[in-house]
Amino acid sequence: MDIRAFKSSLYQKLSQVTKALSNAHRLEILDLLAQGSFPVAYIAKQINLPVANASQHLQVLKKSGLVKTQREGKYMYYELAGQHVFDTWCTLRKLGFAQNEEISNLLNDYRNRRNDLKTISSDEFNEMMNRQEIYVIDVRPEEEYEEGHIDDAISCPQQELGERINDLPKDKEIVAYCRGPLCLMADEAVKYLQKKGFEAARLETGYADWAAGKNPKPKN
Amino acid sequence: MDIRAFKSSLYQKLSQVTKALSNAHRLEILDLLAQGSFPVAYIAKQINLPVANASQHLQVLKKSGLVKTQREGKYMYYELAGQHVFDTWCTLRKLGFAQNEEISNLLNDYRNRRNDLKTISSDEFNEMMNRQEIYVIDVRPEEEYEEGHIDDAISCPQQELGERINDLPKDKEIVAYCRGPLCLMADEAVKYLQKKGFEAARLETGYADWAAGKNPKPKN
DNA sequence: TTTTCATTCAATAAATTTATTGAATGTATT
DNA sequence: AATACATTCAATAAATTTATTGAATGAAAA
Repeated sequence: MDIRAFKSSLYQKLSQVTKALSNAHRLEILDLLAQGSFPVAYIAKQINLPVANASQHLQVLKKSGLVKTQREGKYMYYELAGQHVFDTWCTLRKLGFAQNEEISNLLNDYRNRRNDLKTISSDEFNEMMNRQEIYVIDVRPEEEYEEGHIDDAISCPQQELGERINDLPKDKEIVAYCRGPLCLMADEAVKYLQKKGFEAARLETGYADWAAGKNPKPKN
Repeated sequence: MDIRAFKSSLYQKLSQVTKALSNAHRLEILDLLAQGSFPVAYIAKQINLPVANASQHLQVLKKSGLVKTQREGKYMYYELAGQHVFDTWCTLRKLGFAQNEEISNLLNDYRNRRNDLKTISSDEFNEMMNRQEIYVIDVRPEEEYEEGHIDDAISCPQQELGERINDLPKDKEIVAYCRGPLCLMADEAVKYLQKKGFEAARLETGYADWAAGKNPKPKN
Protein backbone atom coordinates (compact mmCIF):
# COMPACT_ATOMS: atom_id res chain seq x y z
CA MET A 1 0.00 0.00 0.00
CA ASP A 2 1.42 3.38 -0.90
CA ILE A 3 1.66 6.19 1.61
CA ARG A 4 -1.21 8.16 0.13
CA ALA A 5 -3.61 5.24 0.42
CA PHE A 6 -2.35 4.53 3.91
CA LYS A 7 -2.95 8.11 5.02
CA SER A 8 -6.42 8.07 3.54
CA SER A 9 -7.25 4.93 5.46
CA LEU A 10 -6.16 6.59 8.70
CA TYR A 11 -8.50 9.52 8.20
CA GLN A 12 -11.17 7.12 7.07
CA LYS A 13 -10.90 5.25 10.35
CA LEU A 14 -10.94 8.47 12.32
CA SER A 15 -14.06 9.57 10.51
CA GLN A 16 -15.82 6.42 11.60
CA VAL A 17 -15.89 7.93 15.08
CA THR A 18 -16.85 11.42 13.96
CA LYS A 19 -19.60 10.01 11.77
CA ALA A 20 -21.12 8.44 14.84
CA LEU A 21 -21.20 11.92 16.36
CA SER A 22 -22.77 13.54 13.33
CA ASN A 23 -26.43 12.88 14.00
CA ALA A 24 -28.71 15.00 16.16
CA HIS A 25 -30.46 12.05 17.77
CA ARG A 26 -27.18 10.42 18.64
CA LEU A 27 -25.90 13.60 20.24
CA GLU A 28 -29.05 13.73 22.29
CA ILE A 29 -28.53 10.11 23.30
CA LEU A 30 -24.99 10.84 24.45
CA ASP A 31 -26.22 13.81 26.42
CA LEU A 32 -28.76 11.59 28.10
CA LEU A 33 -26.25 8.80 28.79
CA ALA A 34 -24.12 11.37 30.58
CA GLN A 35 -26.77 10.98 33.30
CA GLY A 36 -26.18 7.27 33.73
CA SER A 37 -26.99 3.87 32.33
CA PHE A 38 -30.44 3.20 30.85
CA PRO A 39 -32.36 0.57 28.91
CA VAL A 40 -33.29 1.13 25.28
CA ALA A 41 -36.96 1.78 25.92
CA TYR A 42 -36.20 4.52 28.42
CA ILE A 43 -33.76 6.20 26.06
CA ALA A 44 -36.24 5.96 23.21
CA LYS A 45 -38.94 7.54 25.30
CA GLN A 46 -36.75 10.38 26.50
CA ILE A 47 -35.55 11.37 23.08
CA ASN A 48 -38.95 10.73 21.53
CA LEU A 49 -38.02 8.10 18.99
CA PRO A 50 -39.49 4.72 18.06
CA VAL A 51 -37.69 1.99 19.96
CA ALA A 52 -36.37 0.26 16.85
CA ASN A 53 -34.95 3.51 15.63
CA ALA A 54 -33.34 4.33 18.94
CA SER A 55 -31.88 0.84 19.04
CA GLN A 56 -30.26 1.38 15.68
CA HIS A 57 -28.71 4.65 16.72
CA LEU A 58 -27.45 3.01 19.89
CA GLN A 59 -25.83 0.33 17.84
CA VAL A 60 -24.09 2.90 15.69
CA LEU A 61 -22.71 4.46 18.85
CA LYS A 62 -21.68 1.06 20.12
CA LYS A 63 -19.91 0.05 16.91
CA SER A 64 -17.86 3.20 17.10
CA GLY A 65 -16.97 2.42 20.68
CA LEU A 66 -18.62 5.47 22.22
CA VAL A 67 -21.06 3.50 24.35
CA LYS A 68 -21.07 0.07 25.88
CA THR A 69 -23.81 -2.26 27.00
CA GLN A 70 -24.70 -4.48 29.85
CA ARG A 71 -27.58 -6.89 29.85
CA GLU A 72 -29.77 -7.21 32.92
CA GLY A 73 -32.49 -9.72 32.41
CA LYS A 74 -34.46 -8.66 29.43
CA TYR A 75 -33.16 -5.12 29.57
CA MET A 76 -30.12 -3.92 27.72
CA TYR A 77 -28.48 -1.05 29.53
CA TYR A 78 -26.47 1.41 27.51
CA GLU A 79 -23.88 3.73 29.00
CA LEU A 80 -21.02 5.94 27.88
CA ALA A 81 -17.86 3.97 27.19
CA GLY A 82 -15.87 6.18 29.53
CA GLN A 83 -15.07 9.59 30.87
CA HIS A 84 -13.28 10.53 27.66
CA VAL A 85 -16.54 10.22 25.74
CA PHE A 86 -18.19 12.69 28.08
CA ASP A 87 -15.20 14.99 27.76
CA THR A 88 -15.46 14.86 23.99
CA TRP A 89 -19.15 15.58 24.15
CA CYS A 90 -18.42 18.62 26.32
CA THR A 91 -15.81 19.83 23.84
CA LEU A 92 -18.25 19.49 20.96
CA ARG A 93 -21.03 21.13 22.90
CA LYS A 94 -18.74 24.04 23.66
CA LEU A 95 -17.66 24.22 20.04
CA GLY A 96 -21.27 24.22 18.94
CA PHE A 97 -22.09 27.08 21.27
CA ALA A 98 -19.08 29.02 20.05
CA GLN A 99 -19.63 28.38 16.35
CA ASN A 100 -23.35 28.64 16.14
CA GLU A 101 -24.51 31.76 17.90
CA GLU A 102 -28.02 30.69 17.12
CA ILE A 103 -27.76 27.99 19.74
CA SER A 104 -26.85 30.31 22.58
CA ASN A 105 -29.35 32.83 21.30
CA LEU A 106 -32.15 30.31 21.14
CA LEU A 107 -31.42 29.24 24.69
CA ASN A 108 -31.09 32.77 25.99
CA ASP A 109 -34.27 33.84 24.24
CA TYR A 110 -36.06 30.90 25.67
CA ARG A 111 -34.87 31.65 29.17
CA ASN A 112 -35.36 35.38 29.07
CA ARG A 113 -38.73 35.34 27.40
CA ARG A 114 -39.94 33.64 30.54
CA ASN A 115 -39.48 35.25 33.90
CA ASP A 116 -35.98 36.26 34.71
CA LEU A 117 -34.74 33.00 36.04
CA LYS A 118 -32.16 33.41 38.72
CA THR A 119 -29.12 31.27 38.05
CA ILE A 120 -26.63 30.10 40.63
CA SER A 121 -23.05 29.21 39.78
CA SER A 122 -21.33 26.07 40.99
CA ASP A 123 -19.20 28.03 43.42
CA GLU A 124 -22.11 29.92 44.92
CA PHE A 125 -23.94 26.63 45.08
CA ASN A 126 -21.23 24.88 47.05
CA GLU A 127 -21.05 27.69 49.56
CA MET A 128 -24.80 27.83 50.02
CA MET A 129 -24.85 24.07 50.42
CA ASN A 130 -22.28 24.23 53.18
CA ARG A 131 -24.26 26.91 54.97
CA GLN A 132 -27.42 24.83 54.47
CA GLU A 133 -29.15 27.88 53.07
CA ILE A 134 -30.84 26.08 50.23
CA TYR A 135 -33.18 23.21 49.49
CA VAL A 136 -31.94 21.36 46.45
CA ILE A 137 -34.31 19.54 44.13
CA ASP A 138 -33.44 17.25 41.26
CA VAL A 139 -36.13 17.77 38.65
CA ARG A 140 -35.00 15.05 36.25
CA PRO A 141 -37.06 11.87 35.90
CA GLU A 142 -36.66 9.64 38.92
CA GLU A 143 -34.81 6.99 36.88
CA GLU A 144 -31.99 9.44 36.41
CA TYR A 145 -31.97 10.55 40.03
CA GLU A 146 -31.53 6.93 40.98
CA GLU A 147 -28.54 6.58 38.70
CA GLY A 148 -26.79 9.32 40.66
CA HIS A 149 -27.57 12.75 42.02
CA ILE A 150 -26.07 15.70 43.82
CA ASP A 151 -25.53 14.99 47.52
CA ASP A 152 -28.55 15.89 49.66
CA ALA A 153 -30.73 16.71 46.67
CA ILE A 154 -34.35 15.57 46.79
CA SER A 155 -35.90 13.94 43.75
CA CYS A 156 -38.76 16.05 42.50
CA PRO A 157 -39.35 15.39 38.80
CA GLN A 158 -40.53 18.39 36.87
CA GLN A 159 -43.60 16.49 35.68
CA GLU A 160 -44.73 15.79 39.23
CA LEU A 161 -43.90 19.16 40.69
CA GLY A 162 -47.58 20.07 41.04
CA GLU A 163 -48.34 17.09 43.24
CA ARG A 164 -45.28 17.52 45.42
CA ILE A 165 -45.51 21.22 45.92
CA ASN A 166 -46.68 20.91 49.50
CA ASP A 167 -43.49 19.13 50.50
CA LEU A 168 -41.38 22.13 49.55
CA PRO A 169 -40.24 24.76 52.05
CA LYS A 170 -41.42 28.35 51.83
CA ASP A 171 -38.72 29.64 54.16
CA LYS A 172 -35.71 28.46 52.19
CA GLU A 173 -34.52 29.17 48.69
CA ILE A 174 -35.15 26.22 46.40
CA VAL A 175 -32.43 25.40 43.88
CA ALA A 176 -33.37 23.17 40.96
CA TYR A 177 -31.02 21.36 38.65
CA CYS A 178 -31.50 19.09 35.67
CA ARG A 179 -29.30 17.36 33.10
CA GLY A 180 -27.22 20.21 31.77
CA PRO A 181 -27.09 23.27 29.58
CA LEU A 182 -29.33 21.81 26.88
CA CYS A 183 -31.97 20.68 29.30
CA LEU A 184 -34.89 22.93 30.16
CA MET A 185 -36.47 21.04 33.02
CA ALA A 186 -34.93 23.19 35.72
CA ASP A 187 -36.05 26.32 33.90
CA GLU A 188 -39.59 25.08 33.74
CA ALA A 189 -39.49 24.06 37.36
CA VAL A 190 -38.17 27.40 38.58
CA LYS A 191 -40.67 29.28 36.50
CA TYR A 192 -43.46 27.20 38.01
CA LEU A 193 -42.20 27.54 41.57
CA GLN A 194 -41.81 31.29 41.25
CA LYS A 195 -45.37 31.52 40.01
CA LYS A 196 -46.47 29.62 43.08
CA GLY A 197 -44.70 32.08 45.35
CA PHE A 198 -41.56 30.13 46.15
CA GLU A 199 -38.07 31.59 46.11
CA ALA A 200 -36.42 29.47 43.46
CA ALA A 201 -33.30 29.46 41.32
CA ARG A 202 -31.64 27.31 38.73
CA LEU A 203 -28.25 25.70 39.25
CA GLU A 204 -26.12 26.80 36.34
CA THR A 205 -24.55 23.43 35.79
CA GLY A 206 -26.37 20.13 35.35
CA TYR A 207 -25.85 16.77 36.94
CA ALA A 208 -23.41 15.48 34.34
CA ASP A 209 -20.99 18.35 34.79
CA TRP A 210 -21.33 18.25 38.54
CA ALA A 211 -20.55 14.53 38.54
CA ALA A 212 -17.59 14.99 36.21
CA GLY A 213 -16.12 17.57 38.55
CA LYS A 214 -16.93 15.54 41.62
CA ASN A 215 -15.41 12.26 40.46
CA PRO A 216 -12.07 13.02 38.96
CA LYS A 217 -11.42 9.32 38.34
CA PRO A 218 -14.27 7.46 36.63
CA LYS A 219 -15.26 4.07 37.91
CA ASN A 220 -14.77 2.23 34.64
CA MET B 1 -43.10 25.75 19.73
CA ASP B 2 -43.27 23.05 22.35
CA ILE B 3 -40.30 22.10 24.46
CA ARG B 4 -39.72 18.83 22.67
CA ALA B 5 -39.46 20.52 19.28
CA PHE B 6 -37.26 23.22 20.76
CA LYS B 7 -34.87 20.67 22.22
CA SER B 8 -34.71 18.80 18.93
CA SER B 9 -33.80 21.97 17.13
CA LEU B 10 -30.95 22.59 19.54
CA TYR B 11 -29.42 19.19 18.90
CA GLN B 12 -30.09 19.68 15.21
CA LYS B 13 -28.06 22.86 15.26
CA LEU B 14 -25.28 21.21 17.21
CA SER B 15 -25.17 18.39 14.71
CA GLN B 16 -24.57 20.87 11.91
CA VAL B 17 -21.11 21.32 13.35
CA THR B 18 -20.47 17.63 14.00
CA LYS B 19 -21.67 16.77 10.51
CA ALA B 20 -18.98 19.02 9.12
CA LEU B 21 -16.48 16.92 11.08
CA SER B 22 -17.86 13.61 9.88
CA ASN B 23 -16.01 13.25 6.61
CA ALA B 24 -12.53 11.81 6.18
CA HIS B 25 -11.45 14.37 3.60
CA ARG B 26 -12.61 17.23 5.77
CA LEU B 27 -10.69 15.88 8.75
CA GLU B 28 -7.62 15.71 6.57
CA ILE B 29 -8.21 19.29 5.49
CA LEU B 30 -8.44 20.45 9.09
CA ASP B 31 -5.26 18.59 9.91
CA LEU B 32 -3.54 20.36 7.03
CA LEU B 33 -4.93 23.77 7.95
CA ALA B 34 -3.42 23.30 11.39
CA GLN B 35 -0.15 24.05 9.55
CA GLY B 36 -1.30 27.44 8.34
CA SER B 37 -3.30 29.22 5.69
CA PHE B 38 -3.38 27.87 2.13
CA PRO B 39 -5.16 28.38 -1.19
CA VAL B 40 -7.63 25.85 -2.50
CA ALA B 41 -5.36 24.39 -5.14
CA TYR B 42 -2.62 23.64 -2.62
CA ILE B 43 -5.06 21.99 -0.26
CA ALA B 44 -6.54 19.96 -3.09
CA LYS B 45 -3.11 18.77 -4.15
CA GLN B 46 -2.04 17.82 -0.65
CA ILE B 47 -5.10 15.78 0.10
CA ASN B 48 -5.24 14.37 -3.41
CA LEU B 49 -8.68 15.57 -4.44
CA PRO B 50 -10.00 17.35 -7.55
CA VAL B 51 -10.04 21.08 -6.94
CA ALA B 52 -13.81 21.42 -7.36
CA ASN B 53 -14.34 18.68 -4.83
CA ALA B 54 -11.90 20.18 -2.34
CA SER B 55 -13.59 23.53 -2.79
CA GLN B 56 -16.93 22.03 -1.89
CA HIS B 57 -15.57 20.42 1.24
CA LEU B 58 -13.96 23.69 2.20
CA GLN B 59 -17.27 25.42 1.83
CA VAL B 60 -18.93 22.90 4.09
CA LEU B 61 -16.29 23.65 6.71
CA LYS B 62 -16.80 27.35 6.19
CA LYS B 63 -20.56 27.19 6.51
CA SER B 64 -20.19 25.44 9.82
CA GLY B 65 -17.77 28.12 10.95
CA LEU B 66 -14.77 25.85 11.37
CA VAL B 67 -12.63 27.64 8.82
CA LYS B 68 -12.48 31.16 7.47
CA THR B 69 -11.21 32.64 4.24
CA GLN B 70 -9.16 35.52 3.03
CA ARG B 71 -8.80 36.47 -0.59
CA GLU B 72 -5.40 37.51 -1.91
CA GLY B 73 -5.55 38.36 -5.57
CA LYS B 74 -6.94 35.38 -7.35
CA TYR B 75 -6.14 33.02 -4.52
CA MET B 76 -8.56 32.20 -1.75
CA TYR B 77 -6.73 31.32 1.44
CA TYR B 78 -8.44 29.03 3.90
CA GLU B 79 -7.45 28.77 7.55
CA LEU B 80 -8.82 27.41 10.80
CA ALA B 81 -11.37 29.73 12.35
CA GLY B 82 -9.47 29.79 15.63
CA GLN B 83 -7.50 27.96 18.25
CA HIS B 84 -10.63 26.26 19.53
CA VAL B 85 -11.02 24.45 16.21
CA PHE B 86 -7.52 23.04 16.50
CA ASP B 87 -8.24 22.05 20.10
CA THR B 88 -11.37 20.23 19.00
CA TRP B 89 -9.49 18.47 16.25
CA CYS B 90 -6.90 17.33 18.83
CA THR B 91 -9.66 16.04 21.07
CA LEU B 92 -11.22 14.09 18.24
CA ARG B 93 -7.88 12.76 17.10
CA LYS B 94 -7.20 11.56 20.61
CA LEU B 95 -10.64 10.03 20.83
CA GLY B 96 -10.08 8.26 17.54
CA PHE B 97 -6.81 6.82 18.75
CA ALA B 98 -8.43 5.69 21.97
CA GLN B 99 -11.54 4.21 20.40
CA ASN B 100 -10.11 2.66 17.35
CA GLU B 101 -7.09 0.59 18.27
CA GLU B 102 -6.68 -0.11 14.60
CA ILE B 103 -5.47 3.43 14.06
CA SER B 104 -2.66 3.24 16.58
CA ASN B 105 -1.88 -0.26 15.41
CA LEU B 106 -1.71 0.74 11.77
CA LEU B 107 0.64 3.57 12.64
CA ASN B 108 2.79 1.48 14.90
CA ASP B 109 2.96 -1.31 12.37
CA TYR B 110 3.94 1.15 9.72
CA ARG B 111 6.67 2.64 11.86
CA ASN B 112 8.00 -0.59 13.26
CA ARG B 113 7.98 -2.50 10.02
CA ARG B 114 10.54 0.01 8.83
CA ASN B 115 13.76 0.50 10.72
CA ASP B 116 13.38 1.25 14.35
CA LEU B 117 12.92 4.94 14.10
CA LYS B 118 14.28 6.80 17.06
CA THR B 119 11.73 9.23 18.45
CA ILE B 120 12.51 12.29 20.53
CA SER B 121 10.01 13.79 22.95
CA SER B 122 9.28 17.50 23.13
CA ASP B 123 11.14 17.82 26.41
CA GLU B 124 14.24 16.06 25.17
CA PHE B 125 14.00 18.14 22.05
CA ASN B 126 13.97 21.44 23.92
CA GLU B 127 16.97 20.46 25.99
CA MET B 128 18.93 19.30 22.98
CA MET B 129 18.02 22.50 21.18
CA ASN B 130 19.35 24.58 24.04
CA ARG B 131 22.60 22.64 24.04
CA GLN B 132 22.75 22.98 20.25
CA GLU B 133 23.31 19.26 19.97
CA ILE B 134 20.97 18.75 17.05
CA TYR B 135 20.35 19.90 13.51
CA VAL B 136 16.61 20.33 13.01
CA ILE B 137 15.02 19.86 9.64
CA ASP B 138 11.43 20.61 8.64
CA VAL B 139 10.50 18.00 6.06
CA ARG B 140 7.09 19.39 5.17
CA PRO B 141 6.55 21.10 1.81
CA GLU B 142 8.20 24.49 1.70
CA GLU B 143 4.82 26.27 1.55
CA GLU B 144 4.09 25.03 5.04
CA TYR B 145 7.51 25.89 6.36
CA GLU B 146 6.93 29.42 5.16
CA GLU B 147 3.66 29.61 7.05
CA GLY B 148 5.53 28.96 10.28
CA HIS B 149 8.16 26.58 11.58
CA ILE B 150 10.07 25.60 14.66
CA ASP B 151 12.74 28.15 15.57
CA ASP B 152 16.09 27.45 13.91
CA ALA B 153 14.73 24.59 11.82
CA ILE B 154 15.92 24.34 8.23
CA SER B 155 13.43 23.63 5.48
CA CYS B 156 14.26 20.36 3.82
CA PRO B 157 11.15 18.89 2.20
CA GLN B 158 11.01 15.14 2.25
CA GLN B 159 10.62 15.04 -1.52
CA GLU B 160 13.86 16.93 -2.07
CA LEU B 161 15.90 15.22 0.60
CA GLY B 162 18.00 13.41 -1.99
CA GLU B 163 19.16 16.63 -3.64
CA ARG B 164 19.91 18.37 -0.37
CA ILE B 165 21.68 15.55 1.35
CA ASN B 166 25.10 17.14 0.97
CA ASP B 167 24.01 20.15 3.02
CA LEU B 168 23.36 18.01 6.05
CA PRO B 169 25.91 17.49 8.83
CA LYS B 170 27.43 14.11 9.55
CA ASP B 171 28.73 15.10 12.96
CA LYS B 172 25.42 16.13 14.52
CA GLU B 173 22.23 14.26 15.12
CA ILE B 174 19.55 15.31 12.65
CA VAL B 175 16.03 15.67 14.02
CA ALA B 176 13.19 15.72 11.52
CA TYR B 177 9.64 16.84 12.13
CA CYS B 178 6.54 17.06 9.99
CA ARG B 179 2.87 17.93 10.46
CA GLY B 180 1.86 15.73 13.33
CA PRO B 181 0.99 12.23 14.45
CA LEU B 182 -0.87 11.34 11.27
CA CYS B 183 1.90 12.51 9.00
CA LEU B 184 4.56 10.13 7.80
CA MET B 185 7.00 12.50 6.15
CA ALA B 186 9.38 12.62 9.11
CA ASP B 187 9.37 8.83 9.29
CA GLU B 188 10.25 8.56 5.64
CA ALA B 189 12.95 11.17 6.01
CA VAL B 190 14.56 9.52 9.02
CA LYS B 191 14.47 6.14 7.37
CA TYR B 192 16.19 7.60 4.31
CA LEU B 193 18.80 9.48 6.31
CA GLN B 194 19.64 6.45 8.39
CA LYS B 195 20.14 4.45 5.23
CA LYS B 196 22.54 7.11 4.03
CA GLY B 197 24.56 6.84 7.21
CA PHE B 198 23.30 9.87 9.08
CA GLU B 199 22.36 9.85 12.71
CA ALA B 200 18.70 10.82 12.54
CA ALA B 201 15.61 10.85 14.72
CA ARG B 202 11.99 11.88 14.54
CA LEU B 203 10.50 14.58 16.72
CA GLU B 204 7.55 13.00 18.45
CA THR B 205 5.28 15.99 18.00
CA GLY B 206 4.54 17.81 14.78
CA TYR B 207 4.53 21.47 13.90
CA ALA B 208 0.88 22.07 14.78
CA ASP B 209 1.24 20.79 18.32
CA TRP B 210 4.52 22.59 18.79
CA ALA B 211 2.95 25.85 17.66
CA ALA B 212 -0.08 25.35 19.88
CA GLY B 213 2.17 24.90 22.89
CA LYS B 214 4.43 27.76 21.89
CA ASN B 215 1.72 30.35 21.34
CA PRO B 216 -0.66 30.12 24.23
CA LYS B 217 -2.69 33.03 22.87
CA PRO B 218 -3.63 32.73 19.22
CA LYS B 219 -3.42 35.77 17.00
CA ASN B 220 -7.02 35.78 15.85
C1' DT C 1 -9.75 44.12 -24.12
C1' DT C 2 -8.55 39.61 -24.31
C1' DT C 3 -6.51 35.87 -22.11
C1' DT C 4 -5.24 33.13 -18.27
C1' DC C 5 -5.83 31.04 -14.10
C1' DA C 6 -7.99 30.01 -9.39
C1' DT C 7 -12.10 29.20 -7.58
C1' DT C 8 -16.98 28.49 -7.33
C1' DC C 9 -21.34 27.08 -9.08
C1' DA C 10 -24.82 23.95 -10.91
C1' DA C 11 -26.59 19.71 -12.42
C1' DT C 12 -26.60 15.03 -12.09
C1' DA C 13 -25.25 10.40 -10.76
C1' DA C 14 -23.62 7.45 -7.13
C1' DA C 15 -23.20 6.26 -2.49
C1' DT C 16 -24.48 6.50 2.15
C1' DT C 17 -27.46 7.43 6.00
C1' DT C 18 -31.90 7.50 8.14
C1' DA C 19 -36.74 6.21 9.06
C1' DT C 20 -40.26 2.89 8.94
C1' DT C 21 -42.36 -1.41 9.36
C1' DG C 22 -43.04 -5.91 10.79
C1' DA C 23 -40.79 -10.18 11.84
C1' DA C 24 -37.27 -12.59 14.67
C1' DT C 25 -34.62 -13.33 18.88
C1' DG C 26 -33.76 -13.74 23.65
C1' DT C 27 -35.11 -13.52 28.43
C1' DA C 28 -38.34 -13.79 32.14
C1' DT C 29 -42.93 -14.89 33.73
C1' DT C 30 -47.15 -17.57 33.94
C1' DA D 1 -44.63 -25.08 27.37
C1' DA D 2 -46.87 -20.97 26.39
C1' DT D 3 -46.93 -16.15 26.86
C1' DA D 4 -45.31 -11.47 27.44
C1' DC D 5 -42.07 -8.14 26.79
C1' DA D 6 -37.52 -5.75 25.50
C1' DT D 7 -34.60 -5.57 22.00
C1' DT D 8 -32.65 -6.50 17.58
C1' DC D 9 -32.83 -7.70 12.82
C1' DA D 10 -34.01 -7.22 7.95
C1' DA D 11 -36.02 -5.12 4.07
C1' DT D 12 -37.34 -1.19 1.87
C1' DA D 13 -38.32 3.63 1.05
C1' DA D 14 -36.90 8.31 1.80
C1' DA D 15 -33.56 11.66 2.58
C1' DT D 16 -29.04 13.28 2.61
C1' DT D 17 -24.23 13.39 1.37
C1' DT D 18 -20.59 12.88 -1.87
C1' DA D 19 -18.26 12.73 -6.43
C1' DT D 20 -18.03 14.15 -11.05
C1' DT D 21 -18.29 17.09 -14.85
C1' DG D 22 -18.29 21.19 -17.31
C1' DA D 23 -19.71 25.91 -17.23
C1' DA D 24 -19.61 30.45 -14.78
C1' DT D 25 -17.29 33.96 -12.06
C1' DG D 26 -13.72 37.00 -10.53
C1' DA D 27 -9.15 38.76 -10.45
C1' DA D 28 -4.71 39.44 -12.54
C1' DA D 29 -1.69 39.46 -16.55
C1' DA D 30 -0.80 40.08 -21.38
